[in-house]
Amino acid sequence: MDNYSVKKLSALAGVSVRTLHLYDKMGLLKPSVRTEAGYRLYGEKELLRLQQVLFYRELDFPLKEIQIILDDPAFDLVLALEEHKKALLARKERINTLVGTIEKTLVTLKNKTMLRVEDLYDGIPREKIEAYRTEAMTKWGKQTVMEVEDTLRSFSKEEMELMKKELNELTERLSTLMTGDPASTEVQACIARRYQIILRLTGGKIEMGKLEYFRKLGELYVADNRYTPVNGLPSMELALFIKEATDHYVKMQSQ
Amino acid sequence: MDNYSVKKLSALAGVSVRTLHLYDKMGLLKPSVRTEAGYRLYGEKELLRLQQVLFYRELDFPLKEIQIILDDPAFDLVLALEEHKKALLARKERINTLVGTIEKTLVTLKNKTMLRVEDLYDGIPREKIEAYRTEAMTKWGKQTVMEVEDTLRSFSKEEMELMKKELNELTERLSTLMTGDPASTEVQACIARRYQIILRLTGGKIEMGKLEYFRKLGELYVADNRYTPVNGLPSMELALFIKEATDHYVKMQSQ
DNA sequence: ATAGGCTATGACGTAAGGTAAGGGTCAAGA
DNA sequence: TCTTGACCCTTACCTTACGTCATAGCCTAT
Repeated sequence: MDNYSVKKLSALAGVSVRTLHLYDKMGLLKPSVRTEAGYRLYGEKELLRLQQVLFYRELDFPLKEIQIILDDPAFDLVLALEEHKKALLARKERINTLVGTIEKTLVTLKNKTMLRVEDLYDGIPREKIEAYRTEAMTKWGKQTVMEVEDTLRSFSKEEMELMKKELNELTERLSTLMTGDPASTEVQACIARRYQIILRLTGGKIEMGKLEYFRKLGELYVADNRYTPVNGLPSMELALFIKEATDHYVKMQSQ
Repeated sequence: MDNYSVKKLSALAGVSVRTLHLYDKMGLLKPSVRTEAGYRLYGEKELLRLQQVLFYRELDFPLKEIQIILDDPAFDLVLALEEHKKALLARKERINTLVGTIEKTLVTLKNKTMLRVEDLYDGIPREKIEAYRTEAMTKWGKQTVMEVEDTLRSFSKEEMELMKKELNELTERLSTLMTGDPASTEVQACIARRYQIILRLTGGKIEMGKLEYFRKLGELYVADNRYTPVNGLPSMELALFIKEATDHYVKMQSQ
């Protein structure tokens, strides 16, 4: 009458042998007999009990509670099921919130990167920019370039235009001054100012040999509804700045 | 610049000190410095990183994965979020199924007791039965009475009739014999037999002060669609038995 | 100097098993 | 009768994300 070995029972019920061992040890499902060699043998009654255990397990009841349900005469099954249902619904609600958060975050992320990568080509021949980008990525690594891009994006359109303009003026003045004394205070001031701007544009850490990790809190907190992105979306020629920064860095290194 | 001790940071971020210890050991969030005494000190940068960690933790990402997200430049955040969303939706689907199963089970359970409560009044004035039931519930507790009802339901109609008949005969014979010696072996035999039957009807444990819990397998498997309840549905006067059992118990107690 | 508050490390426990390690048992074929 | 392969046993460590001690060092105010 006790027909099932662990293997057979496990195959029958679709659980692992280890699970049966565990259930045995914790008293949730004991074999009806043990052979003298210590083998576990289960009968039909145990199969039925296992079915019940699995039923409740499927419902995500913890094993301890299943044991109570099956063994405690005073257990109110209906109440337990209703409680459990409530808990499940709460979990579902939580998941809904999480999914909503993820979706919002995804929208923000996609809008940002999509828009940028397209937008940044604005006014510059496409292949030239791609060349700059590729060059910069080879030199600094993909991640670094993307971080610089993020930094750049954090500036408003106006700020960006201002800096770009000043940078151009400085470059022009430098090329004029270069005909004179390259160590003059005016030249030094120009270089320093130019360096300052580039540092700011690239996140301020480019001289360390690696870009400081720039986590834009905004993108995280969007989902939070407490913060909204405040920065405008400067549509500018990213590649130029990357190139500038790279060149500058190389120059500083070689000095 | 490194202002936060473990306590302060934990208070600030709303996590336990233990959590910070753990994050440190696993490399998820290292303090910026250690004092010579080994105390951890965190700066603003670490606070920011902790915020990020908590953001992803809120989304139910495992810590290992968070570490990858934050440290690996080549990590595709969008992809990860989309994967995670899919996983969450799957979990939600599963919960929906579970809730459905629970609801079906609850309906079945309730239908059963409903049906019974109606059926059991068969042949007896309604208000009388309700009085018995109420009395028994006060004395034994609602749960207990319901368990007795379950036990009664587990007998077949024929069995039930047989026991009822014998019970009536015994009662009659007792009232006849009571005119003689109340300690005679025949009286004792009658009482014993009567007791035996009542015990069986009430689940065999009424003398323990609590009724043995009677699990009907069928009710669980309804939701499973593989099993259907096999027991007949004895339409009998439950209240009488409850009353009998209660009286008997009280008598035994007072002796 | 001592009390009380903060800190450190280490270890154990949780749920539900997975994954060996190391070693018996059993039935069938050679 | 021996061996092989399939099956079985127990013990024990691993997993997640911490909570909860235990023991001990550090720091500061009175």
